[in-house]
Order: sequence, then C-alpha cells, then structure tokens
Amino acid sequence: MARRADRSAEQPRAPLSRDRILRAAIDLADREGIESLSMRKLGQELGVEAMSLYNHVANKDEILLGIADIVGSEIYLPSTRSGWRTAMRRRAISARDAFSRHPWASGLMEARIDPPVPATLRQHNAMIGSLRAKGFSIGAAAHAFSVLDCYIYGWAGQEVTLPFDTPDEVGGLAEASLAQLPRDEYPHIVEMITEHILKPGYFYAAEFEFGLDLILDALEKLKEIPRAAAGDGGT
Amino acid sequence: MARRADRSAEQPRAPLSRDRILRAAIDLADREGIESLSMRKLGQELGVEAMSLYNHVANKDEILLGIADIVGSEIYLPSTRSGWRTAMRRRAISARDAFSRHPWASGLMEARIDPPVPATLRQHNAMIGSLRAKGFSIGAAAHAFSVLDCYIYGWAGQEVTLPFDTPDEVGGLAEASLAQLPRDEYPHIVEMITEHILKPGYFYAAEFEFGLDLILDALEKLKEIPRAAAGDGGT
DNA sequence: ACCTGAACACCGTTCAAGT
DNA sequence: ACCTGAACACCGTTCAAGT
Repeated sequence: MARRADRSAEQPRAPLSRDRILRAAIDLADREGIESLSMRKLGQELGVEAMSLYNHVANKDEILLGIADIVGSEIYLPSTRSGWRTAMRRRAISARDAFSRHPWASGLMEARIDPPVPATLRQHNAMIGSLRAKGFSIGAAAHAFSVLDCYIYGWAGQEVTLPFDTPDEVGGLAEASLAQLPRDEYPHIVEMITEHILKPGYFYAAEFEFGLDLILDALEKLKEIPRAAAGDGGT
Repeated sequence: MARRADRSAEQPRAPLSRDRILRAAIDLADREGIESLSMRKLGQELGVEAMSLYNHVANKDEILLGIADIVGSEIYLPSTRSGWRTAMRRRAISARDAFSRHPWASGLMEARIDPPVPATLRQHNAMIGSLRAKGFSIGAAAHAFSVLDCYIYGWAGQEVTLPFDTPDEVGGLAEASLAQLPRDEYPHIVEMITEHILKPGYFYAAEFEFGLDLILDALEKLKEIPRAAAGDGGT
C-alpha cells in the first residue's frame, strides 16, 4: 500500500499497533521529556486521534509500563558465567548508559510495583542468582543488591538534572551555576567548582565508576563474612 | 474576628499567606501524594479559590520549590564540630527519615536545579566543608559526596514504592508480591522472599544503615589516599 | 475491526471585574 | 490589597457514532 517516494512523516502507512505506539512514546519522551508525553501528542505523532490509541492499549499507564520495560530490557542481564564482580559491574554500567539515553526511564522503573516492570524482575532475579552462585549468603546477596541498586538509581536520578554529554558541557554548567551562586554563602561549593570541576583533568563520567568500584570493593569483603555477622537476621 | 468554638475546618480565619499555602501543600502531598497537589485542591484545602493563591505565589513551581526547601531544612546539617564520619552518618539518617516522612520530597529536591533548592545548596556546602576540614582532598571530597548522595537519594527513590512503616507491613507486601509472582520464572526472588525477608529476624529498615556503613568504611580508606591516586584529575 | 467527534471531569494560568 | 468568575489551552478517558 503506497510505498511511494512522497510519503511524508505526517502520513504513516503502517497500521497502528501496540508496538508502534510504544516506540513513538519512547521517541517523544526522549525528545521532549516524559512530562510532554500525552495521549494527544502521541496520537499526533502517529498521525491519528488520541482516542485511537485506546484500541491498542488499555490506558496511559500501560504505555508507561511498556516503555519502562523496553528500556529495562536494554540493560545487560547479569550472567552466572562470569564472576559476580564483573557481572555486577557490567550491569551497573549498562544501566547507567540506558538511563543516560532515556533519562525518564529510571523514575518509571523504580516507581512501578503494582504491576511490576517485568524487566526489573528479570534484573533482580539475575542479580540475586549471580551473587548466590558465587558464594554470597542470602543475606549478603540482599545487602549487595540493595546497595548497588540504590547507587545506580540514585546516580540516574541526579543525572536527570545534569543534561550534558561532554566534559565541555559539564564545565559550561559549572561556570553558569558558579555565576549565579551567592559565593560567600557557599564557599565550599565554590571551591569544589573552581578548584576541581573546572580543572582540565576532571571527568564527570568517571565519577560513576569510581563510586561503583568503591562499593564493589566493599562487597568483596562482605562475601567472606559468615551468615550472622553479615546481618542475615540470625542474631 | 470570630474566634468562636464552632469554627470548622472549612472556614479558615487566618489570612492567606505564602507560609500557610506551603504548609497546606505539604499536608496535602503527605496525605494524598504529590500528584494530587493541584492549585484547585490546594485552594479548596484553604477555603479559597485556586486563583487567590496567585496573590502570594508566582506559580505552582514556586510552591514545589518552597515545600522542597522546607523538607530540606528538616535535614541535619553536617557540622565541622564532629568528625566527618559521624557528621555524614547523622546527615544520611536524618535525610532518610525526612524522605520517609515526605516520600515526594526526594524527587523534588534532586530534580530541581534551574533555581536550585537553597536547602540542597546548604547541605552540599556543609558536606564538602566537613570533609575538607577533616583532611579529605578536594577530589576525595567530591567522590565521597557523590557516592553518599547517590545512595541516599537512591534509597529514598526505592522507598517511595514501598509504603510501609513496620516490619509486619514489609512481610505483608512480601507475601502479596510472592503470591502474584510467576514463581518458576524468578526462582531467586522467590528464595530471597521466603528464605530471608519473611524470616523472623529480618528488618528492612536496618538495610539502609548497613549499606551506609559499608560506604563509610570504604570512604575511611579514601581519605588516606594521596591526591593523584584518589582520581583528583592531577595525572 | 478500527477510527473519530463530542463530551466529561480535570489541569495551570490570565485577566477583567469586583470588594 | 486581596479575592473571584469566566475563559483559555491543555490533560486522560468514555461512549455513541461512523466506516
């Protein structure tokens, strides 16, 4: 049906489908932010009235859950074939990357539990599986799981507010906020920006892996601690 | 003016003010969630039309910034009079408590930078000040700051989704999600719930302090590392 | 089977009008 | 100086009507 050259973006040929709706929703959220993702705008994006969407999707919530699941599925799933440390490290960096491509996704994934996001369940299951297979007690695995996910989601939350990709942009934002800051009220923030963040050797992106390795080092020791001492609930 | 006994909740006597509006907004957000905080409902809460609010506040954004700042001011401000570790620990636990009283606040505080929340600036300034005063290099202070805040905000983000106060409620939620879970698809999650979370000795609340102490232990060593090795940017 | 127009109950915000 | 009604441009969602 009409695979002509003059087909413009406003005239979608493919029939509407759940899948096309979710892809368009991700595009829209990436481009204009999650708060701009409305049923009406999404319909417009697909060359259709908002009400047509309800033929393929129960409601907006199903769309949010769907796009959270798609992004969640982009994250590396920890495997028992590698050591726990490399598995945890790869997953953490993969998650950081996914949330950096889709800054709205971390909020959606962590907030949603009533129907939980399937990708999140797979992630959690694989994490615990990897840790258990490599000798972590059940309590130590719970600790490791909790610390790592708080760190990863916490980072993703901060990064939403820092929308830059290159070191240059970090410097630009730092200079801008420095200019607005009441300098005598926050002397230590001023020092941090001028004496550290604006220095040539600083890379914001490296901060994530530094903290990650710091936590992984600490978990290394946790693994060797016997059940009770790791706070398993055995008194 | 009419300080009578029959004064009902629907008839506020005190004149409208920025302060009264912010207090009412916090109450409403605590009671019904931040997504229910609308200008119209807030006006209703104060016995006034929504449009009256604009006489005391520029727009809804100023309200969000205002209530984020009030909650942020409830958090213990790190002092240089105690050691860095106790200062960081007290602040972290105080922040956890504040975000647990006001689950909507962490999202507001971490998301807002265009006008930054003053309380957040004070917190960051005091954190860096405490670390610097106790011998952390500027780079080590940046690392410590980043890891701690990611962990704290990450925890707060997870806790939004887990609205319970007592160990009993944790168990209840765990049982409920276990019942809904496709058990053979997520065997390790099932094990975690049945063999750990539902066991008598488990306390969810203790998990936060465990991860916090694990990070603080790691930071202890970071302090002793010389400039370059701590990733300060000096090659 | 899929799409749509009109409608409903909500939003934030502006502005002229009231006191 | 403060409050309000009406209005505007938006939301998500339902439902009867169209093809």
